[in-house]
Amino acid sequence: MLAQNKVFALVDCNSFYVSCERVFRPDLAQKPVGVLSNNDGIIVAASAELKALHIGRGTPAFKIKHLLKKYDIHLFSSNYALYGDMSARVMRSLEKFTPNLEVYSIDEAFLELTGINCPNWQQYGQKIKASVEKWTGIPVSVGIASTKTLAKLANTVAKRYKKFNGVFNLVAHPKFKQVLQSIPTPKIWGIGRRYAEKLQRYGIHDAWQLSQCEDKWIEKMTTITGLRLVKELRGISCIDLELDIMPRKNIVSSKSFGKLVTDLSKLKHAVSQYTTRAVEKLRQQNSLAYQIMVFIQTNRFRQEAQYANYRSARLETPSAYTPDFVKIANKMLTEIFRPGYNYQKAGVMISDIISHKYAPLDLFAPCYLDDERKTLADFSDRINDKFGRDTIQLASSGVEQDWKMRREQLSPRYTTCWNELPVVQS
DNA sequence: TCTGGGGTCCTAGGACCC
DNA sequence: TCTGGGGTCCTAGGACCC
Repeated sequence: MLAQNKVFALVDCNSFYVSCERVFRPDLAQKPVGVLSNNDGIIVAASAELKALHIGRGTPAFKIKHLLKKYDIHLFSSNYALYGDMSARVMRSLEKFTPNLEVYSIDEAFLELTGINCPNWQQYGQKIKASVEKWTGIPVSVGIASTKTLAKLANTVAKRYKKFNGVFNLVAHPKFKQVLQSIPTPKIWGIGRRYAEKLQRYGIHDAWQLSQCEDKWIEKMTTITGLRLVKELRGISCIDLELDIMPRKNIVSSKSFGKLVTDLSKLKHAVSQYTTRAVEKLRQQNSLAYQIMVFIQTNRFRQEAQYANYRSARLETPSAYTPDFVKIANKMLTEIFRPGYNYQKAGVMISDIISHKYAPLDLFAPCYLDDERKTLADFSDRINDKFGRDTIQLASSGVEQDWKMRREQLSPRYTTCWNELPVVQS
């Protein structure tokens, strides 16, 4: 039996965070709009109108403050409760088109359409696009091709030219070569700045040239990952859809402070809270972990004494009990803390994670799953789930918490909080 | 004053063992 | 004195993604 040619679609929400905000603020439809990172630090999502002003992803908010009035720019603090909820709605809409759906990120999904008897993929893509927009209010772009990498590429074409109305199909495209020639290497999924520079030195500037590279050579240049990518550009599908949601292998919780921190006690509060958050995520995915790492750092942009350090430790038996980790984290923090610096950021990383199904039996040390620690953790998770995050929290997280991040432009939680539902004016 | 946060995979090189 | 060679495991660093 011949291998069936595969068909993938990549559906990508346009300026996703901005589009989420606009669903509830239709008055901002044609205006320059941006969404800020934590601490209102940098732009993480920019509308087309904002990009047209040469203000894109990564621009520090303070650098454009003087332009806000002049161009009628609207900025929002990031509102992940809203974006997560909108994302789930988009994904549910996409599920109507295929059971083979990979949620690739908060604003992107791959659909495998192999086997669907469709005479016109362009039309099918338009149908997907129109449906998602109708059901959720979020505009999307659709790229269709025979591999995931080419579907990504088709998606950038769909976004680039207005005439395609947000959908581009590369399956059996008569100008396949020209399309690939129009894509510069850094735009290719899997080629970042470093590899793009490296390839440029050998005269490789676009996707077509890359697809023509010799296997051995490209593997030497970009490892096995790059070779796989090149094969995908040639239309040979090497990256399958990932349908299973795999548990995280690392869980990080870290944040910049709303204002610089100098004393250990406040750092401890922050680290306690980040650890709490990370271990909550660990429990959510039914895992236990052995390892925790703590780090602190000063602000590298400031002209002043710099310090950064980290330390990690291993638990004797794996756990998902917050105090087990907080105790060690604070001990390590004390060890790496040096007085006299302005700290800007702290964080923890939990690693060496296993499923609770594989928790080792230890005759001499009590297992987290078997003792009262689990009961306590489950109880506080249920309370916090019902009454809101941090309803129950450790005393070590502090009460004052003046180091917490700034979110001065926060939009209401339109979809996730009863008190903040949008009001229809009559 | 003000510059994000959270992930994955691959490889080279060192430590250690036989 | 001569100082081998193969295997595994671990980690740090580099690359990428959203």
